[in-house]
Amino acid sequence: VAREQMVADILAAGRRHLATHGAAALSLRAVARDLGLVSSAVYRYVPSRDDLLTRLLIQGYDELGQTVEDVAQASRRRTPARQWLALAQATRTWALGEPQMWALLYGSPVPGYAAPTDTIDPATRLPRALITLVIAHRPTLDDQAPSPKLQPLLTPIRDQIPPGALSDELIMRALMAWSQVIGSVSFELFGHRKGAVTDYAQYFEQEQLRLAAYLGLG
Amino acid sequence: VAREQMVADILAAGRRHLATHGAAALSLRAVARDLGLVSSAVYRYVPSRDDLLTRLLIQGYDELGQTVEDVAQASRRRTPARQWLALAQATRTWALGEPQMWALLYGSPVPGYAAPTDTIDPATRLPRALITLVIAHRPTLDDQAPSPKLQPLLTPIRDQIPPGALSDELIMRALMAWSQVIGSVSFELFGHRKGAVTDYAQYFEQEQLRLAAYLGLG
DNA sequence: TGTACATCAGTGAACGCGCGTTCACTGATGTAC
DNA sequence: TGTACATCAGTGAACGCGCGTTCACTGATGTAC
Repeated sequence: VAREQMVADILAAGRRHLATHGAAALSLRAVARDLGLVSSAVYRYVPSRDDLLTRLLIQGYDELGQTVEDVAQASRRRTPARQWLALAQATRTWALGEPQMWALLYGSPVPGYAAPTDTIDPATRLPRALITLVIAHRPTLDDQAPSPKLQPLLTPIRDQIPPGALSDELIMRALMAWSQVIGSVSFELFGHRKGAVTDYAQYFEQEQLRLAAYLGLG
Repeated sequence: VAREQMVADILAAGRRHLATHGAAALSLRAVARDLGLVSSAVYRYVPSRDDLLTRLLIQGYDELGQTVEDVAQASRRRTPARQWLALAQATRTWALGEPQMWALLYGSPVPGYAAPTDTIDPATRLPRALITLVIAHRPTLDDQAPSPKLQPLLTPIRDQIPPGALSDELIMRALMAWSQVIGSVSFELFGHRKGAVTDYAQYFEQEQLRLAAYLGLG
């Protein structure tokens, strides 16, 4: 109905505002202004500013997740290393296109806002896609001495993948790779790679190829 | 003189406010209130809010840099891998003690604020300490085919270290390790490691030991 | 088909709060003769 | 030693702006008989 359209319009306006002015500047009043409404009218459709933020957060995680899943599907005939690179590059490209949304998802927490549990599920789509790729190729590492310290450490994540699908060493490396992808994109986006390399995209490619090798996706 | 003491007090109050309420909530009025001053009085000592932010930013980078440099000095008799671990852990520990400052340094940029060039120099102390460690041990990697793509890519950073001190492959890996350290700390601090591992400190240790090995500091 | 009523989108004013920055000023301190 | 003056820390009011949220309301639309 028209009601749903209106909610969608509010989300879109919020999204626009987020993209141009950042999460901290996202306000219900601004959204209302964008839509030509009086500020109180928005409360017919959205219970609070925090709720709007949550919806946008979920939207962001879902979009990024969907993007990466699509790329995983599209690149499935390539070599494992190229597949990894494709996923990583899809992440980076999405982030460059939506820097403020990226900052909302992976940057500093918004002060006074705690993300509710509804956001957890969409947030797992990206790491799930990454680990699925690793599982699909079941790389065999020269696991010299499997560190006994890993065993208890990785219990939570091990419970989320098929039993025996990956060695502890590989799970560990996959976790490292996951946070490396996110960390590297943030590092570039937040301006910390300035003056270090000549070409961000090429650096990222080199980095991710090495990461793929480290994961045994050679 | 008393003037300098006052400036120091203002910085300290700003620091306190940053630590408890975050960078976005840092305001000159709040600082003035903390010091029992009227808001306009602060302008005797600090030209603007952005200037205060810049000073805090520099203070943060310097503190973190100093901490890591001190640890580098103190751990210089250990094995290379243990030295790396010490630096990484010092970074993480500092971040856990100053989460809001960390967020200011390495999280999302503050909206409407662009860090001036004065912050660049203090910001390089941490990466400088890391790369100094790598140089000190001049690891030899089994550099199979030195990628010709790296050569032009790494020019800016290569110009900042002694000529010939490190192979391109090692410079590349050092860059990766640098952003991995920052990224991993942020990842944990911003809540993305929830539900993945049982013990953050142990995970970090395992991760950094692998990173040291990857740098040939094994 | 026509009337009575309920629903509900949107209004406008208000509450109480925050911010950065400017400006004319008071009044104490310290310096120069 | 005592007076005249300059310096400058701190005041208080103001400008103009933003925000989230509540509440009594208008008025159009749609439904039920």
